[in-house]
Amino acid sequence: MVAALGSPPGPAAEWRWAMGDNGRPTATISRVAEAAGVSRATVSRVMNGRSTVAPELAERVLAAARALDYAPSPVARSLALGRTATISLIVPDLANPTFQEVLRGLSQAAGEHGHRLLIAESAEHVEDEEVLAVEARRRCDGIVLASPRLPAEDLGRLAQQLSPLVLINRTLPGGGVPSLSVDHAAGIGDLVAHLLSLGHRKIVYLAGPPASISNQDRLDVLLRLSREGRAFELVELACGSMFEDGHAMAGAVVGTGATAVVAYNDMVAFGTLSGLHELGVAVPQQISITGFDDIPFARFTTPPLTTTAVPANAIGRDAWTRLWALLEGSPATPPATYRPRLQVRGSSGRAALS
Amino acid sequence: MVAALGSPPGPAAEWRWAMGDNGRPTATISRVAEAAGVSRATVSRVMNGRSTVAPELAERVLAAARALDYAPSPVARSLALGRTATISLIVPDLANPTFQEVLRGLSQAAGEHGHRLLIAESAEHVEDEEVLAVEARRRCDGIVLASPRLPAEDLGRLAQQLSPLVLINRTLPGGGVPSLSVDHAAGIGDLVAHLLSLGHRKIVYLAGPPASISNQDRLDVLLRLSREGRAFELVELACGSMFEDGHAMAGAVVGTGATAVVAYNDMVAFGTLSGLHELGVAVPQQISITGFDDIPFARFTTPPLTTTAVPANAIGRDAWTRLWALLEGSPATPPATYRPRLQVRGSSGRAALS
DNA sequence: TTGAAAGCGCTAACAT
DNA sequence: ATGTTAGCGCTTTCAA
Repeated sequence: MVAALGSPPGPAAEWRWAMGDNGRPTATISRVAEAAGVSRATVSRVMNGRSTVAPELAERVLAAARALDYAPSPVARSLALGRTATISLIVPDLANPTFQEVLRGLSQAAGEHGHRLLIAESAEHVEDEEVLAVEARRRCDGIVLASPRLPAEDLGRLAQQLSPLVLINRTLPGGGVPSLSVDHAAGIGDLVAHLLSLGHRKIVYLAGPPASISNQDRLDVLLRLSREGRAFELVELACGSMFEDGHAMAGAVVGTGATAVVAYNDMVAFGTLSGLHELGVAVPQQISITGFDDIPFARFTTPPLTTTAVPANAIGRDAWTRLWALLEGSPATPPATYRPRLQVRGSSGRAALS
Repeated sequence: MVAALGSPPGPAAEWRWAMGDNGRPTATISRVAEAAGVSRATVSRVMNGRSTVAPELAERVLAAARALDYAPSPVARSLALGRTATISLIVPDLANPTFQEVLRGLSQAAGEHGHRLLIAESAEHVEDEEVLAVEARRRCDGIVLASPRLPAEDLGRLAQQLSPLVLINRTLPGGGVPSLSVDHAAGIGDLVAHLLSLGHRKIVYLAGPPASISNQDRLDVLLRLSREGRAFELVELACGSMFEDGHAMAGAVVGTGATAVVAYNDMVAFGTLSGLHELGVAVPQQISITGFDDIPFARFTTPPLTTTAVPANAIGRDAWTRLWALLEGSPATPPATYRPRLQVRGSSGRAALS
């Protein structure tokens, strides 16, 4: 074989996207109509189970469709119908276990109702986030958005372009946009009550990112509780949201002389746990530790982590439910709040005599 | 205001999907053309930077587009062009940390090239998996498929309908389909070599799901190594792939008198670690443990887990690269194999005198 | 360089 | 009950 004798560039490339199983162009509604000797409208009706087509005709259409291996084009339907049977999830960080779980819940729920899920990670580009979201919106019927950092005013403006929209961990004044939030205050309250019941009177709070709203929420409650109840002394330590942050603070925690620590989240708690272990400090005998979120691994540390469970999967499913309602034309549901559930495990115990 | 005086049901509902920011119908190419006093073709050219439109005209078009807040409809473009700028990822289980990482890598890489990602979890429905995949394929330009359980023959048939297609952890004879696999054998080999160098001579293998190909791979190497080298005694224990499975086997592991365990994956290793801890068996002083995958948490256990790292993120990115090549009309790349990288951490140490 | 017109594949009035 | 027709919004020959 000489190179020059190779098959010349034919029209094959033109058909690339339109090829079916056997190398034939994929069947269209017109071919089926032709094969069945009916109009395209009738084929459409049959394929959608619309109105009552004469049984005999319907059978003929179905037979033709089967023979041609026909299936309606979702893209063409989307254009004609003005809807795509697709929704988008936009999250800042796919590495976050909580968002992963929201994703799963949303994906499953949407899938059960025949809807596909488009996903976008807005990563660290707060700047591009709006563009990303608007772009995503045009390819689908609605959006579920988790955008912890977008300023409230920008969010308000965005909301209209993105509608139908469901917000996660954000609310918008006016109540026009359904939103699903976690009651951080209640979660922290439960954690503190638990620690107090164990006799702890000096508690360290390992703070998350200062800019984070949820960190603010947590800190506010802690301050209020320590002041109002006068039941314990609060020590705030700037920390972060990652394992390494918590790990690095272990020494400082010990230095405070506190008997318990409330970590910003589970990851930080894990880090602290690990750091204390390396320092030879026994948990919970010498110091108790609590986290927040109850990510899957919280049950698997040694000792298992006392934390408060954010029902991320349920939030994902609920986001679908509300978005779906919007798609169906129902009025926006009022903002909902999820109360975390306290999970008492091995990392918390009676306060040591300090 | 009396209810009866409320605004009557108007055509508003009809416009739901076509509403823009201000409640006006979203701009179309026709409106822009009209506003700019040109044809739709010209608007199209300008929007796509096609051929050379007279600068003055182009400016007029752009101005009109801006004024009307116009952006081309992705759906309409998809229909006209026969491509969607979207790809799909199909995975059996979104809860699996490795797939989550593949997802991230793929999402990022595709995003950098202006493509969106549709995601589908085939969950436990091996049955529906084919339908799901074919359905997904019609909404996008190509597929990345991880389908550990689908029988080879079914996969072969599916491959043509799904093309362009990139396979993860599966290969197809004939080389027509790019595939990305993990070299389980090499990974296990490294782990065993490491354990042997530490003096271990009796090793337990905590087996994964019997049906899993990757479990077979691992077992095969272990058997071969123990026979050929005669360097160690192998004990196979049926286990599973989850934390709980490993946890339940801790006692049995101790019962074998082995000094080291090679777990099917990191999760099983975590479970075993936890179980041994509860039994008061010191790791690695009394027993060494190794995992497989190096999921993010492997670094965070106590002791940190010795394991072998599967570059899931890189695999995700590479899947994009190969799928993209296919979309561009390049020939299929040959199957690639990723060699895991050994990560020696605290869970493995010198063999105890047994 | 620009415009007219014919699709892309499907749906939904409107007739019959 | 079925067919005809006119879009959905955009791209792309083909002429001019």
